[in-house]
Amino acid sequence: MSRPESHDFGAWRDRVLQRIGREHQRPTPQRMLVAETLFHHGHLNVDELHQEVRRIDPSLGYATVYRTLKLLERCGLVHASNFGDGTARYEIDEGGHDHHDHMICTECSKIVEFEEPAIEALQVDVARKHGFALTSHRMDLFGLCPECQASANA
Amino acid sequence: MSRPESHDFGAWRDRVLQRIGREHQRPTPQRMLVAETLFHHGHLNVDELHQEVRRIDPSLGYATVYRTLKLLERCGLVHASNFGDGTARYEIDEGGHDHHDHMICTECSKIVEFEEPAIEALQVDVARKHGFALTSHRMDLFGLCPECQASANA
DNA sequence: CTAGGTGCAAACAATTTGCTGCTCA
DNA sequence: TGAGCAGCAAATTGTTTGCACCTAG
Repeated sequence: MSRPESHDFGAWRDRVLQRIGREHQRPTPQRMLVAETLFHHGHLNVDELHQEVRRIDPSLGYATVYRTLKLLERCGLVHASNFGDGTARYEIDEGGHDHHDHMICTECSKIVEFEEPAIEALQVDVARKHGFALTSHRMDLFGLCPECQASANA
Repeated sequence: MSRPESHDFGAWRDRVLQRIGREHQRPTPQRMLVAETLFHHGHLNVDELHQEVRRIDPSLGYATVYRTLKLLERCGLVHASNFGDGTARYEIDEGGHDHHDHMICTECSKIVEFEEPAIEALQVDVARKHGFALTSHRMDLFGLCPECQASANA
């Protein structure tokens, strides 16, 4: 369980059930398993998610993971990111404006989420300066995490 | 020619020749054509670059474009970016610290480059706050360019 | 000569899709 | 009973690589 306490599993489950129903689709055991597994382990790519899910349902296929993620994405329940390793990594969207950006350790691939309102404000300014109507953004910071800096100095 | 006057084609050519030589590789006509074409049209993906290059040398193969880009990348002459369309897009690295970020129109795919030192400074702050030693970053802003906003309102 | 290059086609890896049988409302 | 699903395998797409021939010091 790599997810902070602040996230509410029950609420997430309810949202998934509700949104999937709204699309006239069914919350099958496979789909719920994929959604719940992603809730508990953020930033997984399809392969990792598939492996994780198989620990509970070994017959669950690769295509089902892909199709479920696309469905969840359509429902606004998850979104994909790219951190430069050539695979799409998914994380859940909870209600409200929970946007955050990422800091990635180039050594151990650890991913830290953060928010910085001051930067967001400046982004809007820059966009306006160029006449753009901003709808979204992506910001990734790459560097060495504290642990990897320590072992680099050893 | 979609590149501002401030960029010096001759200097670029010289840098390419020099760096390729330094790697004990040869500045073949194909390689120079790829490099020069990329200079004149930034943000091309391999397919677009290949098509562009073929207008001058129709026999130039796909693999050569890929291999040349990898060579140029190794030489620090170009770098790849990903703007979410599933293909790698390349742009040239000129000397000095010419880092910039991108603003992408989600309607017409226009790409505008910009620099914002205030944001860069804040990024360093945020990183430090989390104990990260920052080495690089990527920031893309998505929205509607002025032209597409106008046609949306029409 | 011979190291390095080129183009083609085959190989790869991530992702998508066609199909056939299944299941639950 | 039939619309939506699952799993498998085949198909696509972006990218890389093996190979046979070629070319410039």
